Amino acid sequence: MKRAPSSPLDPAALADRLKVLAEPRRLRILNLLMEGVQCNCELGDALEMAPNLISHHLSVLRQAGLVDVTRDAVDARWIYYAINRPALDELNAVFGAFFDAARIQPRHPACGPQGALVRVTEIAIAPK
Amino acid sequence: MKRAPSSPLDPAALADRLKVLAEPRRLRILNLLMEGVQCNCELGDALEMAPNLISHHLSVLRQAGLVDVTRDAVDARWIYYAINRPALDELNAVFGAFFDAARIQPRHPACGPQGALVRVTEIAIAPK
DNA sequence: GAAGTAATTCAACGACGGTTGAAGTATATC
DNA sequence: GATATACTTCAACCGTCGTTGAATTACTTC
Repeated sequence: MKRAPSSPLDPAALADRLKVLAEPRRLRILNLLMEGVQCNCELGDALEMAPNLISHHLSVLRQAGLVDVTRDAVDARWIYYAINRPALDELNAVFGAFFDAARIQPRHPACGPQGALVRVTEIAIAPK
Repeated sequence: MKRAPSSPLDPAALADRLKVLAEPRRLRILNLLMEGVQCNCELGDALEMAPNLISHHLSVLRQAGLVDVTRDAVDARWIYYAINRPALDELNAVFGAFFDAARIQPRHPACGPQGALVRVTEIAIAPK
């Protein structure tokens, strides 16, 4: 049942993470949470969304580990949401590692006329 | 026809950008392009995808400005693809700006029992 | 325990988008 | 000009996922 240890550059794993973020309403929720807003009702007011919709998107964000949930100590009917900062840090790290411009290698086409030229050149330069 | 100038923190605009990236095969293509692979045929071999599928995903990446296209000077049937480095840099900048952990504000619930407490506290501290 | 409130879960709908095979375009070669 | 090659475009299918309204859970108050 163990999955292969996914490298930080694993496209499938990164795509799954980005799917969670590629949604306008979820980004708006994250945006408000980062600004300190917390309860479902206030999110609903600010975003003009039905509470069940907010619940749905919050559960997606929660399953992705990006949002933490806390019940009110006085009245447990109220639930507060907050950004999971370590998850956010890791997200930035993974994203930055994948799309790091320093990873871009110079062109070396392996097929087509230029590929043939390159191969000839490489052989000429490094005949060994 | 001009769209409102979208701030770098505009959720809708960012979601559109992320939708392009939230796709495993497109990430694999980007990955290979960053490693210097260029022609459609080699992408097809490496990813075991039909050429028309690669074409499709490349067009999405091209429309997003992430990939540049060049025809071979000798034999124009061959087309080479390359990462658009400035676009990649801007992508990192926008992503980093939105998900910047420094943007996280301390909690200040505006409703619920804690919200009431906070409001009372704020009034007590700053009665003006 | 009954009623009320905050939030979640469920089931069904509908649209967006990735996939597929076939047709089409552009360019080169014979 | 006919054939071949590299790639793109088209049309159709189908699964996924966001949305919606209703039902349900969890908790508090009367």
